[in-house]
Amino acid sequence: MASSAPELTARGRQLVAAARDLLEEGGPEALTMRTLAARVGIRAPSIYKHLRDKEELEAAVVADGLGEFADACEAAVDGAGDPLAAFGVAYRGFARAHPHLYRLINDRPLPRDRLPAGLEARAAAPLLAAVGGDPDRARATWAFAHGMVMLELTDRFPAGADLDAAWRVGLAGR
Amino acid sequence: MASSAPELTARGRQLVAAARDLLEEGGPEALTMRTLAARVGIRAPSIYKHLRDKEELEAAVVADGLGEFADACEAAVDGAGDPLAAFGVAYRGFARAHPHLYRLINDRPLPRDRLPAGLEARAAAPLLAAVGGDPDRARATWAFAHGMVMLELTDRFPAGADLDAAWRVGLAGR
DNA sequence: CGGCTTGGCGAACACTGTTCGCCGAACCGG
DNA sequence: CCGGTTCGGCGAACAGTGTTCGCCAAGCCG
Repeated sequence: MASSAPELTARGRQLVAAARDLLEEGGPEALTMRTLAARVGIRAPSIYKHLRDKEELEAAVVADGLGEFADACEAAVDGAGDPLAAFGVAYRGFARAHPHLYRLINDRPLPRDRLPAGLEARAAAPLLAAVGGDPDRARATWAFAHGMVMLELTDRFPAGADLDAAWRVGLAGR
Repeated sequence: MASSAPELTARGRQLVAAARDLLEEGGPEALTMRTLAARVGIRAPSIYKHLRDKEELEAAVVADGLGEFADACEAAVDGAGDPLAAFGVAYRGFARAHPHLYRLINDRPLPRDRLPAGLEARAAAPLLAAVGGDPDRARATWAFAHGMVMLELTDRFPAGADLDAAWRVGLAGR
């Protein structure tokens, strides 16, 4: 439960930033140790002087992304007339703006050992506040939002489906 | 939109069945062309005499799995006192019994071109019926169920979280 | 100045999906 | 019964993956 991110060299941070760019531009297949190395002007083996392995690289990207995600949710909920609706808009907006990053963060087990302490809780807080502090409601609402986003990103809804309506229905009275 | 599954040889069907076993036993990393071949007593290149490529193999597994999933949902909803609750139990039950299969089916774009015609609609029907025919309600409820299942499978809820309670809250009044 | 650390590098390894050419057996028409 | 075709195996090979190894040049520091 320690949760510690290893502090990185400047090159290390550069690699993490480039990895995120690669991921967002071309999806997970585009994030290759060789192409990442090329992006910063070195060769693949040199990456391992700065990061233990690809898992650690991805964990660093997750940590950055989750922090931004939490920021976006906090900003949306904060002082909003309808916090829950605002949360939904922010949640969906982040996922559509950063689909590959969203999946890296939310579609696999969290690398909790490699995340800054408290980050996960910070990311969960805005929704918990928006539903009035009830964990069951927060979980149900999170599941709905996550499900909507994942199904939209994987193109599972029919072509003309009115997803705004589904969001409205799903968030109604929560 | 044609949707046609290529009819397979006996060996082909054997390969698809073995692929499903491999997937369910060891997850996607375990489903390798070489290990699959070994499972049926041949070598990897021979697979390509029966299946075009790994994508087609996976599509065949998806088709089989989605059919079973649809069966399970139909059976649960059919004649149930509370169809929606029954749907939830069946949905979660299938996902927990076949986590890797569930993800192969529902956590990526459907290979619609390689699926039997009507299968996707058949899989969607039970939930649509359970919510009384409203597509928006059906989509919202599907998103909730999918989100709950994915977050549970990826271990995103806190250790002691009462997921039954979250399911109850999420399904209440839908 | 000498030695240690830092951060590059090429070569290599085990693994992945996939393609190629070969080849034996089975089948089937003349 | 013989000859040709098809079927379904096979080994070798290729490009790409993450990763490890040993080497080595530059910089820093006592």
